[in-house]
Amino acid sequence: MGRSPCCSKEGLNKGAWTALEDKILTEYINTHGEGKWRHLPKRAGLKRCGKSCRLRWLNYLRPGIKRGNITSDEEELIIRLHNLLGNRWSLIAGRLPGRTDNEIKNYWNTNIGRKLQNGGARSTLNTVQQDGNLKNQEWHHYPNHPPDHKGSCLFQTKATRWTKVTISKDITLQNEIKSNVGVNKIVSPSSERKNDPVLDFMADLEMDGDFFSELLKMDLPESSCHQEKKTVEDNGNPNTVDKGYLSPKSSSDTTHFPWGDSLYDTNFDFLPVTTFMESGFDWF
DNA sequence: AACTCACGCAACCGCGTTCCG
DNA sequence: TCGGAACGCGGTTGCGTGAGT
Repeated sequence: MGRSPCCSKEGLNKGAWTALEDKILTEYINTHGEGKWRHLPKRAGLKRCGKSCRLRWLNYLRPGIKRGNITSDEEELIIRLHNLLGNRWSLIAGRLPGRTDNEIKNYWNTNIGRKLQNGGARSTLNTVQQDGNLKNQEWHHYPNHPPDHKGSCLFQTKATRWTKVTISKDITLQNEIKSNVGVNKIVSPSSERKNDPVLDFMADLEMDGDFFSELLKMDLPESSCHQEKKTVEDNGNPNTVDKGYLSPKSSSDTTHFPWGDSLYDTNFDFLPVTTFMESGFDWF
């Protein structure tokens, strides 16, 4: 059975919003709150699709929206988050207060993406790395990087969600992952966090359960997947973990990750994220 | 002044996911 | 457990505008 359209398209306004429509929408949401987008246009007296109303509110009318140019700091953050998350614009936007996913997506497509294609981002990233320790990683996960670069890999532009994560047997053994290991352990503020710089680092990044869960669902370089993923059809096998909860910290001294060790260098000291931002350290 | 082209951004569209009865 | 409704996300489109000729 096909899905019915979200709203009748007959007699609905399309295109740019007028000031009057903005006013009506803003006043309605201020009075009744967000949600129920499907019914909002009719109740508010707007000749708009509910989705259109939602988009207009989230991307333009919502309080706290930061208009204007993306700063260089924000651009660097976007690059790093994109390196980590791929085209997960809503997640990236969530780390940039006042910025919307649409804005960041547009900015990426018109500015950063083009820079990267033309090699223009090199200067930005080099600037960042002047004081950093993680050399030779600037083009990791980016397309069109120098062909002789170590760590070359394809970059998947089409974002797909992972609802199931298959962990390699080797990794499972090394990390002693049990099926019931969850993120609560990771973000626990208790004594387990003490003296664990990894957990402090993640906490500073606000890597809560949702973030880490999203991280596990993120796009991984295809090469890494092929390299590490072992298909296990056996449902009872602990190598298959629904929703992908696993500890980032090995009980041993060496930690390996499906996406490669380069993204997670255990040899450098973890510092608060503010320190990274201030020093320009390349923390991915 | 008129035209063309490129660019940036707001909005649209389709589809996957989540919610709920 | 299932199916439909609602929501949310990411890719794409199209319009307005400014620069170049």
